[in-house]
Amino acid sequence: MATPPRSTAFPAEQPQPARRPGGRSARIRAQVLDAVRAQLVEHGYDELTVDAVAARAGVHRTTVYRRWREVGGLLADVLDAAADDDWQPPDTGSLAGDLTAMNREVHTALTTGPPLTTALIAASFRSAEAADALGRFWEDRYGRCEAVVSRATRRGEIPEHTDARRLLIAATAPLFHQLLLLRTAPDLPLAEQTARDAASAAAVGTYAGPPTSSPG
Amino acid sequence: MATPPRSTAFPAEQPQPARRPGGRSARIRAQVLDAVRAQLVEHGYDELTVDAVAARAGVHRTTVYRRWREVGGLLADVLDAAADDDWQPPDTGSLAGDLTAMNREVHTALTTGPPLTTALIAASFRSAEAADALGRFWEDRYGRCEAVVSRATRRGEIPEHTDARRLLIAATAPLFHQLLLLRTAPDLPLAEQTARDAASAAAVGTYAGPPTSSPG
DNA sequence: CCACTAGTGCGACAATAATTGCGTTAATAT
DNA sequence: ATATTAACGCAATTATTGTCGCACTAGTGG
Repeated sequence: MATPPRSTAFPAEQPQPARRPGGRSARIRAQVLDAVRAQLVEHGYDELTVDAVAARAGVHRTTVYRRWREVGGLLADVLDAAADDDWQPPDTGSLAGDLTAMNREVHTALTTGPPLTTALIAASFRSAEAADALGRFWEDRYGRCEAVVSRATRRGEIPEHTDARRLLIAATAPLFHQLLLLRTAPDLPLAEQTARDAASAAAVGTYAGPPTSSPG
Repeated sequence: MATPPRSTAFPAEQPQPARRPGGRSARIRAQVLDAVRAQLVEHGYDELTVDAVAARAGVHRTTVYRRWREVGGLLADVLDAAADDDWQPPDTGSLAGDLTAMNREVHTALTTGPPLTTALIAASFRSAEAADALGRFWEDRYGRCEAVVSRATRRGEIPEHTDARRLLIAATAPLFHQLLLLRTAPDLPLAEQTARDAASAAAVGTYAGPPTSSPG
């Protein structure tokens, strides 16, 4: 499982027809993905059609259809490309500070500027390919964020065997929930509050230890 | 603000041309909404096209386009129709029990049977009308669930001025997050765990009192 | 019962989205 | 260099989606 294939844009190779990822293919892929991002930024998800992307990339429609099949495939590829950046979770010196900073980032990403994240999520509901890519993306991000929890453990802010993933999700999920599902007005203080709630709950051992058995 | 108009299917009336919600219109609306639900159950959101719904309802395409405009409008109407049921939150005798039961319901709705809820959420990303309807729906549901918190307060399980909405969201959001955004495998124990985590956090006063000021 | 008209059915039409066949370009191997 | 062929560009074609005008049906009020 070392270095999985970067992109799912190329369908599973059965007869293995000797790929050719040399100059042109890679160049066109970059052009198209750039066009997707630009189109998303300027016109939103609704106007993210194959035609518009192709025109913007200076590439023929047919090429896009053949390589990515549909809009969902395009976004999936964008997501996979975004997975190999150098993002690192904040390191403020305290658990509450780190989680708060994280939620501020999320809040910004979801409310200001181009709705890129929102568009990717929207696409994930319509394209299995995009959904898988989004799953991989989250997995990657939450994986990196576990460093926040281990640092807090080292500092003695929270119990030894705190479940990192459980804590991280408790801290961030309410924010996503409010902004994406409940569609309440963006509220930065609330985002910070959520983070602090999770931090203080973790401090008293809420997310520590193995799952206890169900009561009823 | 007593008894808002049941449906948003009819656009805001300016010249007020004397509505006629008598026999036929109501009958057709019922046929179409039934068709939407049935189509959703059998073929999912992808195949929920205006054409398919119209054909299934035994109604002409034009009629659907004229009354609901787009698929989002159809789903918005379905949502509004669902808002006036008699659903009540569970009452098991304990906060943890109630929240756990709630999450079990959510888990069932999101993983088994027709992806109706998922489809509605998917639609909310593409149609402002559906998004608004979904917002109203959640507001209604979380409003009803506040009874769970007030009962727990009366029983002395949690502090007096616990923020009901904050607690409820902390209990349910992680489940939605995992199933809809992270796309992890359905996991009922995890759903129950989440509820217990929120309950125990609330018991030690995590969600009590006014929001504390931000640290950094 | 009759007059009025909101709402529906129908078919033709326009716009957009997606597919296909074929010639051309350019990445690879020799 | 040269041969091979993956990947692309292009134009024509088909499928899908949404709109419009007109005739007709059936609630509604008198």
